[in-house]
Amino acid sequence: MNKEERFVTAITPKSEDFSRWYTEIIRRAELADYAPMKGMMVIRPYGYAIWENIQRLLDNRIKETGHTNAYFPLFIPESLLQKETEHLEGFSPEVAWVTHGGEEELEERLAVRPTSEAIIGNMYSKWIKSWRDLPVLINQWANIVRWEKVTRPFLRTTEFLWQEGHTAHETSEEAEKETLMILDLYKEFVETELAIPVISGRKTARERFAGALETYAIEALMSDGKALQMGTSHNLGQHFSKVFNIRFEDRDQKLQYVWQTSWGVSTRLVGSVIMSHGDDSGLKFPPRIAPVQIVIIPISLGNWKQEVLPTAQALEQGLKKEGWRVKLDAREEFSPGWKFSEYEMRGIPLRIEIGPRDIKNNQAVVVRRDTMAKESISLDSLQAKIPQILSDIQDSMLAKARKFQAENTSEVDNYQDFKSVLESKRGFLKTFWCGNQDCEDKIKEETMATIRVVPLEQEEKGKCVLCQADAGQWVFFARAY
RNA sequence: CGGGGCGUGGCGCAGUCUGGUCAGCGCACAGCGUUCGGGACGCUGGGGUCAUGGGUUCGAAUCCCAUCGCCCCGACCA
Repeated sequence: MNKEERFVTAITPKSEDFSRWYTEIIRRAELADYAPMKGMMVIRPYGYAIWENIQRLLDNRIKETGHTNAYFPLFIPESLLQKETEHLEGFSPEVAWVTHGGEEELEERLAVRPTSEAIIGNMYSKWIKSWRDLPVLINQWANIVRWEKVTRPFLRTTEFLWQEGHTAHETSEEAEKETLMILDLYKEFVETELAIPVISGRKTARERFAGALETYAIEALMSDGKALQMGTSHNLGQHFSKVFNIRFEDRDQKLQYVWQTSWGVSTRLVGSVIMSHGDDSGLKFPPRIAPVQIVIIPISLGNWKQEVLPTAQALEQGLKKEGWRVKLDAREEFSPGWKFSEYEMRGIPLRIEIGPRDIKNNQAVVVRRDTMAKESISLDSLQAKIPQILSDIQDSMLAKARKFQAENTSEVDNYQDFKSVLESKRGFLKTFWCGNQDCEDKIKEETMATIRVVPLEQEEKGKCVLCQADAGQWVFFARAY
């Protein structure tokens, strides 16, 4: 963006210092603020509104596919967590423990949930007795605590919000089908609502969820060329049902262990929206999740309170009636120019300016945040045109992000090219991998790149990018957050 | 947990090397007035025990020791 075009000067340009831009914009736009405890943040109203929109839109999808919401306890007794050793080992470095109730030391320590498989498994063993009880399809919206060493607002905080689905099924096939159905649901959700294209596939053994049979994930490319895991869906097999003794009598009157899945997305998604779409001027929200979709700014010139304001207010009411999230900013203490910059920084998709000149011409000036394009539209047809404009913004944001992903996905067939791409533009590296963890480990050690996913569609085989062994499968590597 | 950087009104910083009108600037905030089609301006005003705790000194934001916290880059993770 040219200097002349850049009206927002309150933040470090994204193109200059990505990390700094990210943390500055979060605070300037009042999405979140640092709490007085290490690694913890306060999600402020403007940031929480995005999470609420994500919740609402995803919750609808979760319910449409037959799931219901419930709520399980925040604390998990140590003995429960210990039942699945692989699971415990996966999480133990980051579990926060409650050791005292008031002044008294507890008989048994309580973990603040780092995830809820254990407590839910415990309950499912009580609830599930017969094949007629299955499937159990429960989701919960909850907070989670993981004592991470390095934190960043939204991307990795000590406490975060998420949804976690936990299902139990009669057969292995049914559990696998659920796992993949959710993976697709996540992909569709993120692309449709957040306008962020993702790649999806299976995780390798080293990246797998502790205690899972298979982990599937969706991954997106952020505009600094690093990958971000956006959501995971785990096929837990019978690991947890055997440990927590979740058995049912099947249709042939035999006792069987249930087949389980779990899956989740978190407030990290808010971070992904900031990073994927933002630019030097600040945030850029896709209309479908924007806390405010349209801001109306009356131009305070001359006798504007009589001549301009009533029209602006009527427009606000009309748009609200249509269900749009609209804000009219008629404050006198800020100039129109200040407001333009402010709402650009805050990422509001559409701005409508109305001044005396517009009233004279029976029009309004409409400015898109995504392209900054200005257009004068007749007041008579404005309201009717809004749905098309906003849907166009949503579409073109996704298209732009897709183009970026395509331009930053490199197909390589040898380790030299692999390394040189990582040194220059990063992004996704599509290549073949032999399936041997030694190769995966060595590549990570030398390049910091990990296998983000193994795509589910595998039409051809090729030589491993590192050891050149035959019959490798397609994988996507990237440096990740 | 390693390597680096930094803690001075709400935010961004200067001052620290060389101890002594250094408690200062910009933005933000409050009041009044003029402004307002791309972050307006003038005047007036409020706000900081210089991260914390020790020490050195006649005297410490400044020097020494310790502690805490934050940021960035790595190792680990949603």
